[in-house]
This record gives sequence, C-alpha cells and structure tokens, in this order.
Amino acid sequence: MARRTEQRDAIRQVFEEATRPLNAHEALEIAQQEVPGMGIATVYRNIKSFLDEEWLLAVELPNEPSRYERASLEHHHHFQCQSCQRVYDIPGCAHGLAKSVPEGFEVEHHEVMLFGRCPECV
Amino acid sequence: MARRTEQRDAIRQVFEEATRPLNAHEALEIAQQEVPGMGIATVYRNIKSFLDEEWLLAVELPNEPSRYERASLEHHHHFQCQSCQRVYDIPGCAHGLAKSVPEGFEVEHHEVMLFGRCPECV
DNA sequence: TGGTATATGATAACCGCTTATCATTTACGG
DNA sequence: CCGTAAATGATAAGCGGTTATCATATACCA
Repeated sequence: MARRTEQRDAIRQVFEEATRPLNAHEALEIAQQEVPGMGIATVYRNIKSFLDEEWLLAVELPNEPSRYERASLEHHHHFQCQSCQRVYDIPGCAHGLAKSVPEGFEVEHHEVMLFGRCPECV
Repeated sequence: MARRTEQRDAIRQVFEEATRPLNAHEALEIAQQEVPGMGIATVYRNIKSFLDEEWLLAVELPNEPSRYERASLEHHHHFQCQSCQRVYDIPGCAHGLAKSVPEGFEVEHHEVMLFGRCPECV
C-alpha cells in the first residue's frame, strides 16, 4: 500500500475531514461519494495501512465494529449515543484515575467511555 | 434453568467466591474442581440464566471473551493487566466525568478501563 | 509509452466466542 | 418409586467483522 490511488486518497480525505471516529462501512459510504464503486476490501486494506504507519488509531467498543480516527488528535475520551450508536470525541481528560488503584497495580494508560444521548438524538 | 443441579450450584459458587470477573472458560475450570466432566455449554447456559435474573453482569472488553461478576457489587471500575490479561475490580469512581461533555450531550452512564501491570506480573 | 509489480473489487474463507441441536441423564412433583 | 419435563455434554452451527484469494485494472519507473 504505497502507491497513490484515487481510492486511497479518498479514504485519507474521509478521515482528515471526519469529526468523529468512523468504522469501515461509514468510511466507505463517504468515500464512495468521491469514488463510486469503491469496495469494502479496499477500505479495510487502506485502513490497515494507515494503522501500520500510525496515521490512524482504532477506537474499539465491545461487540461493535472498530472505528478509526487520526492518531494525531490530542488525548481525549469518547461518547457513544445509545440511540444512533455513533461515537463522538470528548475533549479533555478526567485526571486522577490512576491515583485510586490499590497497592501493587501500575497504570500505564486508561480509557473512558461515556454513554447517553447525543445532541441529534435528544 | 430453574432446577437445582450440582453443575448450577457449582457455577453459582464460583462467582460467589470470585474476587475478579471471570470468563466462561475460567469459570468452567474452577467449577470442574467441584464437578469433574462439566461441559462448557452448561457454563454458558447457566451464565445466561444468571444474567437474565440479573444476578450476574457482563464485563465486556473489545476483542475478548465476556467476563462476568455479581451484579450486587457497588459501582466500580476495572483494571486489565497487559501481561496476564486478567481483569480486576477497582473500587470507587472518579467522578466529574459527566461534567466535561459538550453542550447537548446527556450522559447516562460511563465505563472506565485502566490498563497496566497487576501485582502478580510486576 | 511499455512492462511489471502493485492495488482494486467481488466474494469466499476465516476466526473465536457463543448458541443450537439432540441423545442421554437427572430433578422432582405426585 | 415413576413419569415427564428439564438439564447436561458433545459437538455442529451460527455470527458478523475482517482477511485472503484471484482475476483484472492501474500506478509508475525506465
């Protein structure tokens, strides 16, 4: 995945312009507006490539397809709407999480997921 | 799943005595010390039953088998050791998480996962 | 511009956890 | 103690996201 193709460019642009983490299916739908006929395999291949070069990061939720967002974003947390299932970035970080662990545990990183209703689903 | 069997009793006891969330395989291994020959299907069936009656709750992590713990435990968070993969309960809750969300988002609940090294893997 | 290695698209295969199937065993009310 | 409905154990099947396969199309270097 080193050559420049219109598909790869379109997929990159999708994530450059995304305001929230997108899964492969969502990315495909948006990319197809630019390159009709694009296949889902191409999306997966390019996402894997972007992950390898650490331009993208995966946002994982249990029992759901992986979402992806640019790795350059500052540390933040995520919010999932329980109505539309979309995931949003929540800026900032509630610190002090690592301070409450029992003796002997060493925290290296953490993840916070908020669940509720997004503005569009109120 | 209403009748009392030695398998069901053994599985219930496993979770009564567990100090951390266990997956089906872990529960089976412990339960087999009490009832040799127990099958994994029986564990899944009884876990589902305990979930239905809300005696157990699922602890989910992406790309990992579900773990389960008693539903009566107070609100707490979880810690996963990146060496042994075990999940531990972390008492307490870092509040203030819901206060930092942007306008229009309504937080109903949240989950915090800490990752690092457990005391046994230092 | 030509040649070739690489990317694409369609689709089959994969993967591991979980559930369904079915013959057999067991619980338990009468 | 009996009869029957329910639980068990072994194993096949299901599940949905992701990956592999392969023929075709395309990028790109000489």
